[in-house]
Amino acid sequence: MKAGDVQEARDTRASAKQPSQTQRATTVLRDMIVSNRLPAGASYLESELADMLGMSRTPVREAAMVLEAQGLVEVRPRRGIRILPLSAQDMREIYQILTELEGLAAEQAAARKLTKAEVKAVERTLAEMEAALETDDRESWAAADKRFHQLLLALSANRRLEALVESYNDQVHRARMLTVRLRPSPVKSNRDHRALFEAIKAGDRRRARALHTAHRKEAMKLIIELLQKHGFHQV
Amino acid sequence: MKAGDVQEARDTRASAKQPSQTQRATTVLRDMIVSNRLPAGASYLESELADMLGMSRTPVREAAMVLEAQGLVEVRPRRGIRILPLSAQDMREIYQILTELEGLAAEQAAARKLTKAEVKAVERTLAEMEAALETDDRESWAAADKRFHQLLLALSANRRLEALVESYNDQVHRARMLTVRLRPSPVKSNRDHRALFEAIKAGDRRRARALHTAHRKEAMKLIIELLQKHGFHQV
DNA sequence: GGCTTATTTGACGTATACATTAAAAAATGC
DNA sequence: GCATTTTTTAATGTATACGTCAAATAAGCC
Repeated sequence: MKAGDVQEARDTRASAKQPSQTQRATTVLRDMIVSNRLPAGASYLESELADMLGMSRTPVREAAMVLEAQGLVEVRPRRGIRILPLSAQDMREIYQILTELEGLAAEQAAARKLTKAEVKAVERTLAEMEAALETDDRESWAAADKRFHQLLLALSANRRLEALVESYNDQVHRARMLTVRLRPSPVKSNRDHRALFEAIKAGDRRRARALHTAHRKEAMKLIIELLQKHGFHQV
Repeated sequence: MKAGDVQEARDTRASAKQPSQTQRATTVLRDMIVSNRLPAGASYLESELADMLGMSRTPVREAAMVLEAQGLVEVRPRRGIRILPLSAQDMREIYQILTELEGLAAEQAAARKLTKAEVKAVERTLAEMEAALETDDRESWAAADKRFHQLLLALSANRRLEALVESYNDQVHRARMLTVRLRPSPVKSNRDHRALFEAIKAGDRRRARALHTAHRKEAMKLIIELLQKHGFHQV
């Protein structure tokens, strides 16, 4: 994701007009949190954030309520708004949920008849991942990987599921970015993706779910190991 | 849940001191929504709700942000805060997610060694459900059923999972209450619960998950059928 | 010096003021 | 009458004022 995408990032949905200060605060702060520009564990007074964003405290407070509901921050009266760090246990909790929900999404995707356009979009992303692997461009690979999983979710035809997974992904985004460079070459990941997509195209719900679940469980194991090995007890 | 429980309902967690107006607005409004005292589909101006709760617009707006994030309302500038109605499709989406998450919870519960106190608490709830069935007291049965599923969730040792399921349960609470009286005697439900708990105690993760998933899928099917049969296209 | 109590500070919670602007109502033209 | 434009209304978004109260500091005591 490039820098300029910040404001427009999630404005695909409603309110494409003039975003309110509250919306701006919500998206900008969220983006700063998941990209680690507001480091985990740090606290900020409402007035600090307000100054930082060039607005009054009111919209910052409203944004804080939303981000707290999403599990990204904790509002502690008189001690500031705290960017929640993630412990290994937090990671496990979140990944358990993500594994589950994405497994469901894969199954639902397999239950549908995909359109040509959908198939093509996914194939393109798979190709991008393979290209990135060739040149060992981890950032591009991670971006394409993210896109692949997003496309898959969209195929589930369950809007709430999409939104929920996106929200939980935000929470572990920091940790994922940290380990992108640390992990071994994701050759197997690419094979997994191909196999998964084949199962979906074939309409094999059971297999699609199983493959996705196994894929995510491995990813979780790897990421937690990497974080511990490199001494990140909190992220 | 009795009337007086409103304010204390969720204050098991932090802030047990003086709840702020924002917290009060959030819990009271949530409670009024899930109990249908603010009917689905209706819209209220910020000032109406503020008057209703005896406070200014500020805390009402903050509560609205939280409830919107939870999927209970939609904030439409100049058209008021709208209590979101649920279509059959919405119900399906939510139940799919719930089925999935509770299945995971059951599996996780089975993966643990339960304490004597935990076992006892669940057994008591099962007994309550059976007693309620004897006297055909649907409200008590529903309350005990809810408690049973809450206890189960607590056994999952995943706080986020607990909170998430609670949040999605809120969304379908209205519909569930509507069908409590319409559905046939829940004899099978009670048998299901017993079997599920046996699987958990036995540590049979696979079976615990399968039983719970099957149980919820049937419940979803039944509730959607009942709603359609009785002409509730929206709840 | 270490510990308790008084004082001060300033962050927050809430109400309120006010400009903006969408929606509703009224006026105009055909 | 009906459609279009103008005017009016009022709900919202945001800033700000201000009282309250927790935390930090200073003062007092042994």
